[in-house]
Amino acid sequence: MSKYTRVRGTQDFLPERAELLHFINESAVSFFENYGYRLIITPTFENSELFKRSVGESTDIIQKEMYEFKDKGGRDLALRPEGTASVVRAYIENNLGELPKPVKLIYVSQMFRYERPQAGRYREFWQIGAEAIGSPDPALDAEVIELCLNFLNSLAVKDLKLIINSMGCRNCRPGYIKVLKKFLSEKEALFCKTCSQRIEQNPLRVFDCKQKECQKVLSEAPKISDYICEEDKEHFEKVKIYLKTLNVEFVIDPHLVRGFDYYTRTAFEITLSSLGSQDAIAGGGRYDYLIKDYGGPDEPAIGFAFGTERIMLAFENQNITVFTEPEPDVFVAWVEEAQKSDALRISAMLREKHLRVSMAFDSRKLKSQLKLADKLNANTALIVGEEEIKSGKYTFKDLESAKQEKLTIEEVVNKFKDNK
RNA sequence: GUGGCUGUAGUUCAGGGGCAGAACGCCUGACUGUGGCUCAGGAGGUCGAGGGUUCAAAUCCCUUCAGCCACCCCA
Repeated sequence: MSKYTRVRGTQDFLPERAELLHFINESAVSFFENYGYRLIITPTFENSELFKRSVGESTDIIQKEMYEFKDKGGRDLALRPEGTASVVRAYIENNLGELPKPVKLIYVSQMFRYERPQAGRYREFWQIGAEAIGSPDPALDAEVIELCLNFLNSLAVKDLKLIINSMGCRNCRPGYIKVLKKFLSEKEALFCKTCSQRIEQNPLRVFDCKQKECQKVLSEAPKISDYICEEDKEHFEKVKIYLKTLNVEFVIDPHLVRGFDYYTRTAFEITLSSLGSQDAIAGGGRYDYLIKDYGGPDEPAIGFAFGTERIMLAFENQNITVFTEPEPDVFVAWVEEAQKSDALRISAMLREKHLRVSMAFDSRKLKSQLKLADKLNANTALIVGEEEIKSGKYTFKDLESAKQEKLTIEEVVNKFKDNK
């Protein structure tokens, strides 16, 4: 083996998987177009500060996982760990607020996080994300959630579970956090180590703990739904009603807390238990203050992202295959080296007529060339020998029926006219 | 970042101190210019990498890298 190997947590997408990735990405763009989304492409790296502001200084993503570096001009840069910050930055910088609201954008790109790799978790990974900016309407929340779920359904991904919650806004969440903190502090002794650390730093995250003892205590914890303000409550109620209108099944999970600081109000997550411990296939929510925080207009927004490799994993687990290897229409074989240039020329002629053509290279006997044609699953073979060159009629062999006839190039092309 | 399992041919894997193996795949041949099936032959390995113990290491020990699993985190 060469000393050069993949960097940990990165992947080579070999043709089959590369085509699957491409297929999912392309499908998403056209599917989302039906909902009014347009593609946006932003840079792979940004100023580190951009992400620190949005994702939150205290989060693991910023503290431990971001790929940060200085460029030769001394700029502090970071490979993007998520997509929303860049889209919002681009929205403000290019005055996209001038467009009719909500402005709907989709992105399809790699993200980078320095995490311990696992199935469905890579250091460079793909996300398909969508952002709808400029409307607080709960109907938009419902449309976005339905889009997210419906896209996965369109790909025939099964056994999905949608969980939703409202995280409150800046007016009511602090009050809830206070109450929660008080409750947690009183029971601190009952929690595991990580949980008791979180009580001070980020009490909402205690809900993420999977330890049974912690969950037991948490079942008695104050629920955010009892503390969110009237406006948020009303908003969330409407989201639920609209989701029902759309026949979207959901589970309300009062413990669902998204990992980024910028989320407000509606939060949701789609999970697929067959994926193992990395079971979140999509996640998102509202971020009503982020645009203003970045110095843009005061516009609420909602968005989400898919983990594309996780969609691919679901495909593989369900044995969904999307592609068969492309079969050559014609395999051009030559008898002797002398006819190789004719074979090359004829291949080009056939391709000009939009046929899929492969030919034999290297010193191979006719026999081994046909063997190759068979392996490539070619439908037909065109044999180019001395005789054929002289007469202008080539041996055209149907590789399935093994029948062969002598045809001119034009006649060969006509053979494929019906199916093209 | 923590703990566990795994790493042998292109692939899937056997072998667990004494000659590096199987299946599939790949290449060649079975007389003239014809594939699939069959038969015969062949190529292909620093046993993930580095060090140590031993007369002798794929095998035991240490380190390291990578993959997977759980934690963590999240998509």
